[in-house]
Amino acid sequence: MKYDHKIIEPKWQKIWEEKGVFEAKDNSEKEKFYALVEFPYPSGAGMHVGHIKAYSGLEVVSRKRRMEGYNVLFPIGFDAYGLPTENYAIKTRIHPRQVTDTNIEKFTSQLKKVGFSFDWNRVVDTTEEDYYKWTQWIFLKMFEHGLAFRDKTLVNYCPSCKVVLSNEDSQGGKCDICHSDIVQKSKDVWYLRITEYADKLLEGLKDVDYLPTVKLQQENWIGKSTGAFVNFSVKDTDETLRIYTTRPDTLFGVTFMVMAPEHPMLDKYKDMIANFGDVEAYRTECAKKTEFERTQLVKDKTGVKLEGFVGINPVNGKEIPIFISDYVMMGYGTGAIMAVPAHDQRDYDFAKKFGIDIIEVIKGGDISVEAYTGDGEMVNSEYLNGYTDKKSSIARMLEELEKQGIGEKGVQYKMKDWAFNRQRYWGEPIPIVHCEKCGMVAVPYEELPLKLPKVENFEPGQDGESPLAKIEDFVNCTCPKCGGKAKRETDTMPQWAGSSWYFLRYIDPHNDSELANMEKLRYWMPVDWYNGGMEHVTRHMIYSRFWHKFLYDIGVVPCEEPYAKRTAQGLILGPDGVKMSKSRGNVVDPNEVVDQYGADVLRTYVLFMGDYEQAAPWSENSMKGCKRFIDRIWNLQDILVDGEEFSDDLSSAFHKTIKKVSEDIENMKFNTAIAALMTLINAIYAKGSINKAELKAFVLLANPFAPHVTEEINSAVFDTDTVLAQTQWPSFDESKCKDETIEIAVQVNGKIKARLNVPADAEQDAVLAMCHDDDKVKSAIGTMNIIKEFYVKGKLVNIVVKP
RNA sequence: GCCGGUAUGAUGGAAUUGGCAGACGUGACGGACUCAAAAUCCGUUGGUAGCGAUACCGUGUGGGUUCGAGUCCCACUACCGGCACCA
Repeated sequence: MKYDHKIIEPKWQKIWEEKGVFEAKDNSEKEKFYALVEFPYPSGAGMHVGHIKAYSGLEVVSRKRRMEGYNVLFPIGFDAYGLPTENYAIKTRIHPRQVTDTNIEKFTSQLKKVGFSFDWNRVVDTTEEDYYKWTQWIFLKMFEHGLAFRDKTLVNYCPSCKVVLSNEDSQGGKCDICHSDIVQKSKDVWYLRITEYADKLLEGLKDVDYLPTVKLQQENWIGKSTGAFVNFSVKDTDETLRIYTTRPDTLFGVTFMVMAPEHPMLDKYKDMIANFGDVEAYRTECAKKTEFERTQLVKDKTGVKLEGFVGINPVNGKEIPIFISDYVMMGYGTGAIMAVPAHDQRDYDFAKKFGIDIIEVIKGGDISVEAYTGDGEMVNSEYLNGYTDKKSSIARMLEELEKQGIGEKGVQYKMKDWAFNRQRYWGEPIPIVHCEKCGMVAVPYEELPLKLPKVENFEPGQDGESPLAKIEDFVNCTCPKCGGKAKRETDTMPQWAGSSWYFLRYIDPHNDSELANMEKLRYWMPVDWYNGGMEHVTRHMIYSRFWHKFLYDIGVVPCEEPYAKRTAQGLILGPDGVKMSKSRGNVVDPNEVVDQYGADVLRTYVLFMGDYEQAAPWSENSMKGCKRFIDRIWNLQDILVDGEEFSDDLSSAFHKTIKKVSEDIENMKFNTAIAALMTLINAIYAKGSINKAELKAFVLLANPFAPHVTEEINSAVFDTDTVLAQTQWPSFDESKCKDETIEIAVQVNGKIKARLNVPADAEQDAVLAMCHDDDKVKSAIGTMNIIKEFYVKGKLVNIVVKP
């Protein structure tokens, strides 16, 4: 009988659902295992084979864990707020709520067709009122603790989307969504003070099991640097101009200083600055430059020298000219720097252009050509002269700075506060009221959720105002504090908000009195294994770690770090070897694959196509190999014989395969696990028969990869009501994995001359004796003298000879 | 520019971490079954030379360490990803 996936796959999906096989139990004596995959954004295009690969990894692990006796939580949900849905709504006039519901329905049916073992009772949708109620609740807690604040600053503004974007969403000066050029605009925006958690976020990385590259990317993103703050005085004032530097050892080489054009001190002393008109002209020029232009002009330094505003080097009392230039930014350090052209290339370029002195304080380079940033002997530096390494001269200088009270050790982070608002409709309303008398007032907790009002027109206002600003019923309200007239905040939260805590809601998805019950959190948290894409390793992961650490600090969650382990899958490329995209037309639809080949084939193929963590191109031909594999599993029934134990000639192969598959799944080496199953099935067909004990072991091993076909064989052959998913994972006996005799290679001077069968535990002398007896080895050695002999047990012999 | 990653047959990829390179899959070639095709099954398949046993070459390039290197070290090249005037 031929295997018909169209009948058998839906049949088992239904049985699993009816039996509740994959439901996680909250009150269980069993050990828990929480496997988390990044929940999808339900786009109109439907799912992508990339989603299937992303979920299949932990799907296999979860199925194995259940068979190993764990209480497994493997949930799924939808990160449904966001621009694509909103833009689609604007275009089609269909309400985003309806668009979202339709898309979620589509995704759900697709996921179910693949037979994923998600717990469907715990689905969360970030756009549902009883979910975003708690997103707003967390925001208010942050507001209460001073971590959510408003500030007027230059923002990245996309004139096309009419939205303010975070730095993260506007990299390279391009809008993340529509890829048009970003301009700088002054605006009142919401921030979350993530910088206050910078050190905790960095420290926390020490205790978690993340892929090394994931840790590294997060470290780079946080960007901690250590150095010193130094106070330069300004001539003829009581003012100190504070700078940050990582190279306090070069203080004697300072020949000028640079302030960011927006530095507030400039306005304070505008009467002192003789050429303030030039300053203002330069500022205007800078504001016009987009970030893209700035990065293009890295080498071409511009600036204005301040006339009458002069610094004094605190270590030697020298007068130092001060410039403004846009290569110094207000957002990092103090917005002002000391410039040491001899030992910093940017300062060097600037000094060359403006004809400023260059004083060498570290020997070793040629400062007539370029800045020298390496180590060397200190010169022209008074008490530092003669020091030869950076570390000790920095230590010596810090000591001096602190003694004289002119500076101190300091730490800086590249990470900036998180711009936390969008002028868009389809997002969580920010639950704040602006009162003329009381200022910003939090919406009382009992009024949450602050519901997103129904509107007809989702388009943002012309000057980047939220569409909510046009709804008078929503905007006009009374102040919760004084009862007077007030206006609601009309911006909404960015898409990152909902995904920053969703893993907590899965634990207690229907709780309406708290975001999740503490007892349940204690049992389930932390997430044991989180898998997702490399693209979410910095933004999403850092944001959610930040929220979680905050929730820990206010006593809402029981552990400091949300994710104990993090891995990442590689992309599936199109058949042409390029990233799949709608515009290239190389997207593969999982539905079509399931219809034509079946879910088991799709699941097996996405894991077999290559190293799970590496990108690999889609190949329909290669998938045929997996189709054959599934059919060969089905056809094992045709060669079934009786037998309650592994037969002698397959026993070691079975034990070895159980070991290999068990270990490979843990290491995400799914491709070699499947290859081992293929090798085993080839051996079975070569033998011509399989007994019942062997078949049972085989279907169990293959079940996490190909659950439908294996369940069907199990119920047909063993006539049982127990589904494989509730059966014990097979175990292996280490001693039975070994063969009695093994073939070893015999090399002479590193070249293979013969192969010998020797007992697995043979000692060196016995093996060497066999080698010397072998005709091929003898003739290879000939009359030459044996210098040395190596024996690697179970592997090879190498005989080194010389004429 | 800085920080990561990757490079292996026609092809996707294996290789117990220094020990038989090319597992497993695809494709190709040959064969069986078939009136025929598809499907299925069996065999061959890194290159060059040779009827052959065999010999030589072979893991991006060039050096090195070692009895032995895809794996370690040094210097490059190409592609992919992240960050980018971060003081």
